[in-house]
Amino acid sequence: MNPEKRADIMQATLELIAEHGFHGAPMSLIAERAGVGAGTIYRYFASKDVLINELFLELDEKIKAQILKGYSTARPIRERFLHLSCGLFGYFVEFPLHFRYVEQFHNSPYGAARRRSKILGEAGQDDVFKSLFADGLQQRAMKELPVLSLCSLAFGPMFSAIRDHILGFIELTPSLIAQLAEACWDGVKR
Amino acid sequence: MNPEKRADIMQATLELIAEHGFHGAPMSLIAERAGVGAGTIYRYFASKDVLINELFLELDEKIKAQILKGYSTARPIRERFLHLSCGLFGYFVEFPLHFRYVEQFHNSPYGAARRRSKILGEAGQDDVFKSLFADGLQQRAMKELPVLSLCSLAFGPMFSAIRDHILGFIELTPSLIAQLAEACWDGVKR
DNA sequence: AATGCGGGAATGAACATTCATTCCGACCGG
DNA sequence: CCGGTCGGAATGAATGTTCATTCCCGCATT
Repeated sequence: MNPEKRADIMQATLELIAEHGFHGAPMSLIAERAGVGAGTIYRYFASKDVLINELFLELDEKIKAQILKGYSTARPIRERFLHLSCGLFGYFVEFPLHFRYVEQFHNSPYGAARRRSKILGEAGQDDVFKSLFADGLQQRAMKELPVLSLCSLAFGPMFSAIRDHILGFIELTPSLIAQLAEACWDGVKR
Repeated sequence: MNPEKRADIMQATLELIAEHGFHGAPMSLIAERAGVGAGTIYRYFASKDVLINELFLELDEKIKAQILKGYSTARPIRERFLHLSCGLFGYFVEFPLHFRYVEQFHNSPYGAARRRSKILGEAGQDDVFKSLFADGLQQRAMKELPVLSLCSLAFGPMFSAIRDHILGFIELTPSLIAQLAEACWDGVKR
C-alpha cells in the first residue's frame, strides 16, 4: 500500500471533477491522470462512490481546520462572524478546486443525503456556525429568524460571490472580501 | 404532431430531473412516465440535449413573465427590489419543481455556458435585475460594490433559503419571506 | 555474491451494464 | 389501402468493475 499513490488518485479525482464535473471524470481518465492502471484504483478504494465520498470528507476536514485557526468563541459575535466569513472566503480563493469539488458534490446524488449539512458541519453538536448563530440570537445581536435562515443570509452571498470569482466575473480582492463580509453582517445583524 | 404529447414529455422530464437529477432521468424513464414510446420522444425533440434546453427556456420565460407582473421601474428602488425578491420567492415556493430543475440545469454541462446569466437574464440588454442594481448605484441607494456582487448579496440568500424550504428544513411562510427579503435589502442598501 | 523463490502490488484487457439513439413493423384516420 | 405517427426491441457507444497475469523487491540458500 503506497500512500503516495493514494494521494495521486485523490488529486486526479479532485482536478477532473472540479474542472469537468462528474460526467467528465470516468475512472479511466482518473487512472490516466494519476499515472496508474485502472485496476489500481480499486486497490485503494472499494468503488467510485467510496473514492468520491472519502475525497469530500478529506476536503471537509481541511476546510474546518483552516477556518478554526485563531477562532475563539470568547470574542464578540460580530468579530466571530467576520472571522469565519473571511476565513472561508480566503480558503476558497486559495483553493478554488476545493470549492468547485464541494459544490459539484452537493449537487449530485452523492451529496444529496448530506445536503442538509450545508458546506460544513451541523454534523451533530459541534457545528461552529450553528452555535455562532445560536449565541447571536441569545445575545439579541441578530435578527429573530430561524438559525437556518441566518445561515442562508450569511453564506448564500458568499458562495455566490466565490462562484463569480472562480468563473472570472469578478476579482475577490482582500478589500472586496472584507466589504462583502460586512454586507453579510448587515444582513444578519439586528 | 400532437402538442399534448409534447407537453407530457416535457412534464415528465421536468419531474424526473427535478426529483432525481440528470442521472436519474434516462430517456426510457421519461418515455415511461410520459406514457409514450422511447422513440416517440425523438419525433418531438432532436436529442436529449435539445429537450433539456427547450425545457429550461420555457421555464425561464414563465418565471420572467410571472415576476414582471405589476413591476414598474418608476417606483422607488427599495420597492422594486422587494417586488422582485418576493416575486421570485413566491414563484419558486409555488413551483418547487421548477426551482429544482433550474438548479440542476445550472450545475451541469448543459447550463455551464449559460452559467453567467444566473437565474434570469442578463441576457443582452433587457435584464431587469442588472438595471435595478445599476439604478440603485446611481441613486446612491446601494453599497458601492460591483453589480454582480450586489446580485450575490441579494439572491444568494434567496436560493439558499428556497433550497431549505423545498428540502423541508424550514417553512417559507409569506411572513418569513417578507423578513428575508428585508434582510437582503439590509445587505445591499447603503 | 549470485541465484532462485515467494507474495503482495499493479496492470489493463475483458466483461456486464446502462443509456441515448435508431429502425422497422404495427396501427389508425381518411 | 395509404400516409403518417407511434412504440419498443435492437444497436452501439461509454463506463464502472473484475481478474488473470505480470512485475517488483526482499530474503534465503548455496
